[in-house]
Amino acid sequence: MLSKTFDPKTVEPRLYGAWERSGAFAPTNDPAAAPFSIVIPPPNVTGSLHIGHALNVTLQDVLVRFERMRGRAALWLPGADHAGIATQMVVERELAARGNMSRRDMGREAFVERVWEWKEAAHRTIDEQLRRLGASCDWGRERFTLDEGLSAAVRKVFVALWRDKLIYRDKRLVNWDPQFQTAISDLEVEQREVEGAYWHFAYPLEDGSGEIVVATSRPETMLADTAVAVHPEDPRYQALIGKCVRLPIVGRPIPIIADDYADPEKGSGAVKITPAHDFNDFKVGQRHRLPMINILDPFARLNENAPPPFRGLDRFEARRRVVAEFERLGLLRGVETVRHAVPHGDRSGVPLEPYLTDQWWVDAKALAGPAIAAVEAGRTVFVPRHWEKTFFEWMRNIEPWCVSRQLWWGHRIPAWWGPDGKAFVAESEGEARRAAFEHYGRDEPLRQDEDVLDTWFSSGLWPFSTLGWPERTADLERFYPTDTLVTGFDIIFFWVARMMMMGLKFMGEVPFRRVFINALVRDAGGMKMSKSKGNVLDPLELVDRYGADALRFTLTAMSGAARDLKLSAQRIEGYRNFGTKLWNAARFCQMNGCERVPGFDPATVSHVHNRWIRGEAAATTRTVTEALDACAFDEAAGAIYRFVWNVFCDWRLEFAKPVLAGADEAAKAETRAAIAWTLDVILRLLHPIMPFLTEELWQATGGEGMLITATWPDLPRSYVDEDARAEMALVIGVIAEGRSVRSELRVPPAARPPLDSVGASPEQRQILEANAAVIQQTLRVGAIRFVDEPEPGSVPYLAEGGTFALPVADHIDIGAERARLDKELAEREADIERAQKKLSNPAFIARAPEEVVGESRERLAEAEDARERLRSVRARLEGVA
RNA sequence: GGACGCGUAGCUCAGCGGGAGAGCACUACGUUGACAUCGUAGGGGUCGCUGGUUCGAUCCCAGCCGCGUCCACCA
Repeated sequence: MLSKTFDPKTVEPRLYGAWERSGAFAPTNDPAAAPFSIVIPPPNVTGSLHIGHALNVTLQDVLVRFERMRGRAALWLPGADHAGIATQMVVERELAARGNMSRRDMGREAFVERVWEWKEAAHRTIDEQLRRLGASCDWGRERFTLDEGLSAAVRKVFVALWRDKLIYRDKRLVNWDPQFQTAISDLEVEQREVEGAYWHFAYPLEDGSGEIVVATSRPETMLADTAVAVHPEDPRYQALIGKCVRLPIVGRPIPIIADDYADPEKGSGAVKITPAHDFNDFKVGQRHRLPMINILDPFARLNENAPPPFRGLDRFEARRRVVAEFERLGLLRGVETVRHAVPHGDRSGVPLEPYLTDQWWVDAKALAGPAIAAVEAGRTVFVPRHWEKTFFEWMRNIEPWCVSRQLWWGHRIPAWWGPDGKAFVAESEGEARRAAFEHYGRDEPLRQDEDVLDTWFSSGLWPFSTLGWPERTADLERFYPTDTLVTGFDIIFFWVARMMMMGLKFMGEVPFRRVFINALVRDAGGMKMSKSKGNVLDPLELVDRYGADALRFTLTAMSGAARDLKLSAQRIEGYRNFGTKLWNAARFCQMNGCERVPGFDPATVSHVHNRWIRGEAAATTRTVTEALDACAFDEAAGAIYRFVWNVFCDWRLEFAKPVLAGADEAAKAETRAAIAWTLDVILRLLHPIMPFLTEELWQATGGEGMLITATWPDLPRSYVDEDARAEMALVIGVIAEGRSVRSELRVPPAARPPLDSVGASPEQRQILEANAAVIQQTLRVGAIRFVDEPEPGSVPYLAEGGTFALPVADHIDIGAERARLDKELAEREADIERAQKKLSNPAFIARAPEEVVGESRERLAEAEDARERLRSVRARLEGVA
């Protein structure tokens, strides 16, 4: 006997263990099974999973369980990302918090060792969380971006790109993070609005004939100015082009140059040029072959290229001193405060500096071409489709990708430097040595590049590196390209785009056929969840409180949200209740002997309730299957929800009660078998979304084997029986409308008046007689009588083309009844008026499609018929009163 | 400045050319019933605004207003 409620706490770990031990998570080896694969977006090993992961993981699991049940060799490959800068930061912070040695004091090897320890623990936590959510991924194939195989793949890709000249070394400005002392890519830059100022400085002309005023928000950079630019056609400055100014404080003469970059509209129209510390100025500097003076060290302190009093100062301190100096010199021409966007490191949160360094670059433009073409050709499709625009927008304007990072945690760049500064890029040190020997004619000492690669470099290989590439493994053959990638829009550039480029370059084929972009989970008020706001919903806490199934169903049902999924505990509670509802329905089945009958064939049922529910089950199955096929997860969840609650529980089980209490043994047997069969279909359809509860019920109801590997329902269209549908529409209609009348007129629930069917057709009479018991019980009425006219004092109502009446004169209030009828009459009048207006428009008759015109006529006829019936009963009511 | 998206019931959203929908919330009634984690019923919206196309617009087009996100921008 099933317990009164489902207890996730005890059931979930037990079932997960059973699934895992059974080997159900691994794809079947059956060669006839078509492959289906998903690679998990590898979570960062920085900590634990948040609610966004829970959504992402749930949707992937829904797909994998669905496809597995459909008989495909379904692989969901799990793993984690080393998340270079993020993880290094977390570990450094932890070291500092515990008062340990800093990274630099520890040294590279010891520090990296320490990060590995952290990684192990974090990775275990993440895997445990995935298990708690019910993720049916194949643990035997789990990968990590820094594991040996993936590291080999990274080296191979790096070397290949180098040989193809798609990776190169270049000295140019990068976004430099002074907190971490590393370069970062454009994508890791976050613009933040901050209070700032523009200082207007006067630069005296060298010949003493005057001055030129420039403005800057970063005064300290003037120490590295190597020119002042004006627009070539700016009449104010024609005479000055070619002259020099003497740079205050520094004393260096710098030229006044003409360049289009100077905008006469802005400020004074003259702009200081600092090629080593500004991206725009860098380009101007290149055009005019200006010297590039770098005045910063990696910590953004001023270096020896700055005048002695400024050396060693922090950039912000230097800023103050420069301003003070201009003031002292009488060259400060004004200050205006402004709010402007300043680039910050997305991880460190400190203002970045454009910084001149040697870095490794990927020619992203060259790799982007095939990726753009693949999406254009529909070889990879985004769901929802509009995200393709975002993808194209970025890919068509892509800039070179800086892939080197001055960090310790990551893939060390496979390049070795010779004594003369020549780089030997190779997959191993041995290979590099051989190349160096060939080059130098003798052994020379080589030093491996200190830098590591951007984390996204290895993530970009994820769909094929995890399947064994560069080996031509069976998995790679079978599961690449993967089918669906489920991920958030925030990493379309970081990750999806990189995988597209790398997959096409190295596999010659797209990495996935479909990209499903899931919403961003926010709190009930639409705010981003963050620890500081205290509005974070921890997935594990929610699983503890409501069970994994409730959380999964909630996330699935709400996944249709375009961008923001506003989650609240209340919603989860609601869907937890849905699980309980199904649980109790199963208890009802169990208590009433609705057990699976071996060999039961739904096609052979004869009772109308069973022919009807069979068709409803088939229709729901089709809806759910099509929805999951299209990644319309919310629609799938909604269809099952409605079928379970509003069809199966509300009607089918209610209808079973009188039958099961009756004496017709054949009807009882068929009803039991059909209900058990329907429950079986429900469990299968719901399993991908609520795996634990359905598996538990499956086993409790004697399902064969485990539900996780049961087959997906495939019910023929012929299961839908239109006659049964029509019959049940009348039965449900007479009950639902009758209930409404009872409720509005406040007929006491305990009253059991007779039900009069007024002027029923022979067909209607036959249906009503056949369903008398269910109508009597469900509508709480006594005898069903067939009459030609409603008796005086009875309350009439319409349902599905039939007229009914409840003789409840003793209970009702004539006024309330009059109001009810008038309200309904008014509704019908409005219908009639609307239809008549439409039909009297000749243009409508002439131009609208025939079906639409016919439909309007039908509607008018129905409304008129209803009006007549209502009028007649209204008149009768007045007679009573 | 560029791009994308969104304004429909109190809330979250679906509908996207022919009678305004769902879930939740709310109100009333109901408990020897599989289920109060429940049942039954009910109230609630000139579908952001203004034009246009059309026989017909919540739906298509244009403009406007409001909101959000991403990209660019530190003279």
